[in-house]
Amino acid sequence: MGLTLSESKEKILNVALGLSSKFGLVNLSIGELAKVVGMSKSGLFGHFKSKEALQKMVLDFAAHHFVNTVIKPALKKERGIPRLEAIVDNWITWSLEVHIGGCPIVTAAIEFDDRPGVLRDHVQFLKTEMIKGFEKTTRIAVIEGHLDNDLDCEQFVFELYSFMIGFHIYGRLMNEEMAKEKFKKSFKGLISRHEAKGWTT
Amino acid sequence: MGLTLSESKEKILNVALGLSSKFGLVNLSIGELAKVVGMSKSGLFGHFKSKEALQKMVLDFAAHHFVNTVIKPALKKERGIPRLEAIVDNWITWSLEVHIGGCPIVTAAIEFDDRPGVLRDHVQFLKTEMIKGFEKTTRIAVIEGHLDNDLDCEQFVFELYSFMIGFHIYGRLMNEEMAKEKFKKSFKGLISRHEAKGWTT
DNA sequence: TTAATTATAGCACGATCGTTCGTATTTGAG
DNA sequence: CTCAAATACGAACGATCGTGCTATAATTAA
Repeated sequence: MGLTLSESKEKILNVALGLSSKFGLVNLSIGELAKVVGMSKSGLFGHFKSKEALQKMVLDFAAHHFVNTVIKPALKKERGIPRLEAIVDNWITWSLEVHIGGCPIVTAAIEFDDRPGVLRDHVQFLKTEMIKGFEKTTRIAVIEGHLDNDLDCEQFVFELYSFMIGFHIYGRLMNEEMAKEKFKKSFKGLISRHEAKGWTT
Repeated sequence: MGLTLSESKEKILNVALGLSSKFGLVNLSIGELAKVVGMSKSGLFGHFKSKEALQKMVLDFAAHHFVNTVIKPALKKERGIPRLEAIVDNWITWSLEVHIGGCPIVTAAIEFDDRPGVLRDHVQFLKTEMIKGFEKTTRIAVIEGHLDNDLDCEQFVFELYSFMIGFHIYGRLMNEEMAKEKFKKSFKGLISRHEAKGWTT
């Protein structure tokens, strides 16, 4: 949890997340945001002391939403490959349906590549946390005996994460169902390539 | 060679490509660009009839540069896997050294994901051309007997392209050498997984 | 109930945005 | 040489940007 917001702030951040998923966090305009939310520019601005603070809160809001929608439900699944698969499924769904602009953290990651500052640091922190989470889930799958004992978990996650972003990019390029199929095929291959002998889904 | 530019225009586009690689094509500001180039805002503007036209030319300039730096030199290599490897090598080098902001087309692709208009269409066109090029090179590797005869070339390129973008993202997250190692390991795995029996590099 | 804090609004600021206009300067073709 | 086209400039446009200041409601605390 760790995130309690006033009603207004929540509404604002919801809209802001949608806008910045589509048009980028850098180009998130307070005036435009206020117009969409339906309140005055200065009234909205009062909730955050600066634009940077707003952007930072949008990032945290996105991360919070990500954890709640993608990670938490998956934790109810059994440890190991089932949980990993649940995370991937939820991530795809989240990317496709919840935020039409695709994973906002991926977008922000590329936006802030070369913009030193608080926001880049924060994006990198969130991204690192995300990857560390994936690595942990992968290690659990190894411990459970689902994946090969000598698996290079970091490398595994690199490939998994790459396929996810590949899906993200391909989805805009072509039919999204085709991109989804491509991703699923690659993901399946990745799993089966490292599946421990004697364990099958 | 399909792209003849006046001296000024070339200088402008060079700077514009650098700036937009770092800060995004959307946020490319004509005033700022003029300041860096060292000419007046209106003088620079006169070369392009609109900002959109400028952005479009920057994209074409990037694509042109990509072909010249990444693709063309690789075409001198032997058909098949060597050529594929050369493309990948050049792409990495290009991403790392030439444009510090990473492949500008990847950046633009994510920027314009959900911004309908001429520019998104153009980015998608360039991206599609790029992927079709990779697929062609891959098919040649099959024909040459380097890769499995029943290889799903589209899937192969999806994974290759994903690893490239993964490298792009990981590179900002951690030591770039580590990201490069991760990419190379994945790429090597991808190749060896589909290498035709009886052929080795 | 009163006092204090918070939420929102209106207005204005300096800065920058993309763009236009009018005007010099340079260049190239006849 | 002449004249038109191309190139570059400064100034200014309306719009929007992020951000303050001030005032008025609404909510909460004492």
